[in-house]
Amino acid sequence: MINPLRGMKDLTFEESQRFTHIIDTATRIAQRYGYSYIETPILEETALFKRSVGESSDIVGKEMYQFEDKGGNDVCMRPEGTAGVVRAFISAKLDRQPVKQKFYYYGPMFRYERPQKGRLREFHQFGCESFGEASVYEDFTIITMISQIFNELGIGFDLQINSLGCKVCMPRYKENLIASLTDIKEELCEDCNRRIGTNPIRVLDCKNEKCRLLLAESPKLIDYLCEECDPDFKKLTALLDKAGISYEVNSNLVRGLDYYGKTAFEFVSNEIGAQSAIAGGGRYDRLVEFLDGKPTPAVGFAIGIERIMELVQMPEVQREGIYMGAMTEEAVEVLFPLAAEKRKESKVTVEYNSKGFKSHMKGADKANAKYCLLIGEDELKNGTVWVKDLESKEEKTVLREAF
RNA sequence: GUGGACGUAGUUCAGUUGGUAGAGCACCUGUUUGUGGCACAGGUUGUCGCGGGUUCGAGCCCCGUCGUCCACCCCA
Repeated sequence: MINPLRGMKDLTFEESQRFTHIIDTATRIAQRYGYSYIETPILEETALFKRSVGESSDIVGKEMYQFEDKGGNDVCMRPEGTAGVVRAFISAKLDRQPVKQKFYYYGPMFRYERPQKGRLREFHQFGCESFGEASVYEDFTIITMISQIFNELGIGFDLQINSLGCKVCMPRYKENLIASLTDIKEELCEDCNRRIGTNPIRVLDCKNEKCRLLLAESPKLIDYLCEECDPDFKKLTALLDKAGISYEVNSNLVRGLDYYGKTAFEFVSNEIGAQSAIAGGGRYDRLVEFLDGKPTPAVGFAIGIERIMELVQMPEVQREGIYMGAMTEEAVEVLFPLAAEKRKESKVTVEYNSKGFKSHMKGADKANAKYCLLIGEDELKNGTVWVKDLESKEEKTVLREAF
C-alpha cells in the first residue's frame, strides 16, 4: 500500500467540506474588498525565494523543496505565496501602471519540516496582496477584512500588531539592540547568541526565563520609529480602536520573512497547540523594487487553512436533492431520463441496483437526500413515480411527466 | 536537525506474569417482498507497521527499521 508522503494529507468528506467552506467564505469576502483571483505557478526559480523571503530565514535556509529540473534549472516548490504574486505582478508589468491592484490566491505551499500539530509539509494558504497603496488605511482595511473572514467562519482570535519600522528607523534600532545584547551576551542562552548574528529581534522573543528577565530592559523598536512610521502606527491603532477591533501591541512580533517593514500583524488562536498563528501579514513596500520592479508599496497577508480547519463552525447540513431507485429490474432504466432532467438543477443520486423498498429508504436517508423517488411494479405499469419528502414525510404518486 | 510518546479490524481502543486476538462505533443483512433516522437479532473485517533475535511458544520481551503524533527550532 502506498501512503501519502510525510507531512502531506488527503482530505475527504467532512474535512474537504471544511476546506472548501473556508476558501469559499474567504473568497467571497475578499471579492467584496475589490480583490480578484490570481493563479501563479507552484514551481518557481529558486532565486525568487532567496531574494524575497531572504537567505537568512529558516524557510530558505533549510525548509525548501529545492531541486534541479531536467533542463538544469534550479527550482523550488513555493514555500509561501507572496513572492510568486509579486513576481507575477512585475512580470505582467503592472508596476509600470499607476493603478492599484489587489489579488487574492489560495493553494498549496511546501516546506520541508518535521510535521506536528498545525504544521505540514504541504499546507494551504489563502492570501491577499494589495499593490500601490501606501496609506495605512489599507493596512487597517486588510486587518478588518481578516477579522471579518474569521468572524464569518465562527473563529475566535487574538490580534497582535507591531511596526517593524522602515529603512530609516530599523537599521538605527538594530544597531542599538545588537549593542545592548552584546553587553549581556555572556548570560544569554545558546540560542540567543546564535540569533544575535542571524536575527537579533528574535532574541527578544526567547522563551527562556533567564533571558526574559535580562531582556526586559532592552531597547524597544516602538521607541525608535521615525517621523513617518511612528504616526502611521499610531494611526493604525487609533483606527482599530475606533472600529472596535481589539488587539495587543507586541513589540517582539517579527515576521519570519525578510521582506516585511512597517506594519506587521499576526492573528493567533490559543486553541490549536503550539503552532498558534492562524494568519499573518504586513507591509512590504520594498519587495517589488527588490525583485526588479518599479518601487511599489504593498501590503498583504496569508491565512493558514490547516491551522483553522478544526476551529471552523460549519453551517448545519441540510437535506438536499433526490434519491432515485427501482424495485424491479425493468424499472431501473426508466430512472435515467428522469435523473437527466432533474440534474439540470438538482442533486440526484441514482441507485443502479433494484432493491427492496426498505433498503431504498435507508439508501435515501444515507445519501442525505430531501426526496426519495421510487418505481416499483405498479408505478412502472402506470407510468408514475412514488415520491416522498424525507423531511415533511409527505408522499405522493404522480405521473412521471408531472414530477 | 533535537527530544518524548505511540504503531492491534474501516475507526476508536482493550488485550492481565509471554500460551497463535476482542469490544464499542461504522458497515452489510434481516425483524409483514412497500415506509428512512430509533430499537432488536444476526453477520463481515485483521500477514497485531516491517525485519531480525530470545523462547517449546511473542501482540506482549530485546535490537533494528519505517511511520504517526506531540514538543523544541521556526512558521501559516
